[in-house]
Amino acid sequence: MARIDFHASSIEVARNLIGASVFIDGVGGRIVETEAYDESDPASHSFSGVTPRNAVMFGAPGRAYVYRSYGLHWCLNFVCMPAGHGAGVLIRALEPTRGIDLMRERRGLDDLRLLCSGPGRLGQALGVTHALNALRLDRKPFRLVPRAEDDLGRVASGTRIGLSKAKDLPWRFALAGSPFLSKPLRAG
DNA sequence: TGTATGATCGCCT
DNA sequence: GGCGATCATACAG
Repeated sequence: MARIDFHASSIEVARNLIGASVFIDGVGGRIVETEAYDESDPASHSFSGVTPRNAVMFGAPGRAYVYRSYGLHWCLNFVCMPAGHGAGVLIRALEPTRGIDLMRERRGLDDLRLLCSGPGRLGQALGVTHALNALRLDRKPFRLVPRAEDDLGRVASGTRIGLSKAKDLPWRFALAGSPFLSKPLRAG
């Protein structure tokens, strides 16, 4: 995979992103956990149509969708599919590789495993804010690096986290055995 | 190791 | 008015 193609279903993109790396202003690491969402999915922000918050999900693929979770955390998503389908991938956890000192400072703790192991934590560590919403992922401040092919066999799937609807869809993807996951993978 | 709770805001009923 | 694509902290056992 020479580069990441966002003109695909959120499920394909979510799987392809495991093992890839994402950096914001040079700070970030290897993606070890993602979740797929789309317009047909009752758990998705896009399920009930366009609102000011989710409008970016219905626009061009390959852009960032940033939303505020529970009024306090910034969460990072990548928009995918042909434009207008309301599909996206939530980036849930990273293995930190670059800018670790800055991540520790932003998070106020040292433990490498807790820096980016969850969507809210990751957002804080990478300095994600609403200012990044709708920005292209192939331009500054973003940098994406596709995974090496030999990581393919380590991608596992399971059920998503923190949902009350569509709980049983196996749309969570993770690097099997990684110590940087937000929670252990549950079969699905 | 597990369960409860507060923080705090956009969107829905 | 209530409920989240969450997290840190405070407890109980």
